[in-house]
Amino acid sequence: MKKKPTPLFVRNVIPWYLREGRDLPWRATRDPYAIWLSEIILQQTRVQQGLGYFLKFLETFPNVSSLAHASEDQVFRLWQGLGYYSRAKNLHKAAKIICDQWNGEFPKTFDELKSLPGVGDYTAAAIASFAFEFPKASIDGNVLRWTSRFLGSHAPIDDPKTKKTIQLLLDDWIQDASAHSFNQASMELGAIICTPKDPQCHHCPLSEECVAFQNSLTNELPIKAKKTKVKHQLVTALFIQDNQGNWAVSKRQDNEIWGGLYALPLLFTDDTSVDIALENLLQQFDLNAKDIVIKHTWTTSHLLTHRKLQVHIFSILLEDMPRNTYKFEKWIGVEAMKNLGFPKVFSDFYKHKGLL
DNA sequence: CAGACGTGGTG
DNA sequence: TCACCAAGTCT
Repeated sequence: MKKKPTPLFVRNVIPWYLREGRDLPWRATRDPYAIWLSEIILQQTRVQQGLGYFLKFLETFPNVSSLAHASEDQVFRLWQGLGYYSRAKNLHKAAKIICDQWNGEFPKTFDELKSLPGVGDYTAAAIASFAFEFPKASIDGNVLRWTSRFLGSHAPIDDPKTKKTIQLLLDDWIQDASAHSFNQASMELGAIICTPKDPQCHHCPLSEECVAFQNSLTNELPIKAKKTKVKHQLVTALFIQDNQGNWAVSKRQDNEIWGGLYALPLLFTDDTSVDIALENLLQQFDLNAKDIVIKHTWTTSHLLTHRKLQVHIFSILLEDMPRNTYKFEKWIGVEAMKNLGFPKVFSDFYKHKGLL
């Protein structure tokens, strides 16, 4: 009977991580709530950007119960500026589920964790391993990158089949280690050494067996099949104030961009002119272009991952008309605004107007 | 399952 | 300026 050799990753990378890994607040705890919170915040988000939000959330909501009892608006407000707002929605939803259906106690297995909204393969493995030493490899962008290079694999990392292959391999390797250390080390390697550009191969604890390094392929790998292309869109919005300075806003729906946040009444268009868009927008609210006064137009451009938005905001004065004539969802002023979440493009606008 | 979903940093 | 990317999930 031959004994299976310990993988190089376990022999070299985990000691490297324990020696040189960054001190991050969620690494010092085994509290599943804090770990879950950090993992949701860090989805598609850099540590630098997420860190402040993590501390803010933990201070405001120190445990799952306090989060579950908060209002949704409060959660969105705290999430404001972080992006991917469905995460905030699901965070709040999951907190309620944990309180109501799990008696406030976190589920401990991969499958149970994955049943929570906002918790997919990666996050379920992360929470299970970090909080409970459950032996499941967490596969994120970092892990796909270093494994692709280490194995010299040309399989596209944005293909779900590739992810499954890596999952099987690392689920095997993780058996020989602390699941917590294994997964932290795995992601840290991708974040610090095996970076997308200019990887630090001469400091890499895997270089002796890395196919990409041995064959000078680190610039070619990993391969991505999908190409990103930017779509140009026009955003036309109304800043409608009444004679007391309050303005109309509405809550964005879950299935659209900025879902859960508040925004000015607006219209997305692809190929229309600003004039036509404005006309259509006014019509939506039974406003006649002849009856209104446009005081000012604010224009900016806003870059998203797959979209470039040209934004036009028309400041409109309603003269002597009772505002409840109009079917806007909500009217707010400077004070009420402080408790609601707004997309970046509108907080930029509010700053410009001196309202923020 | 391809496409949608944000914001900020980098070369 | 701009493509690419960051501790992914949902539909």
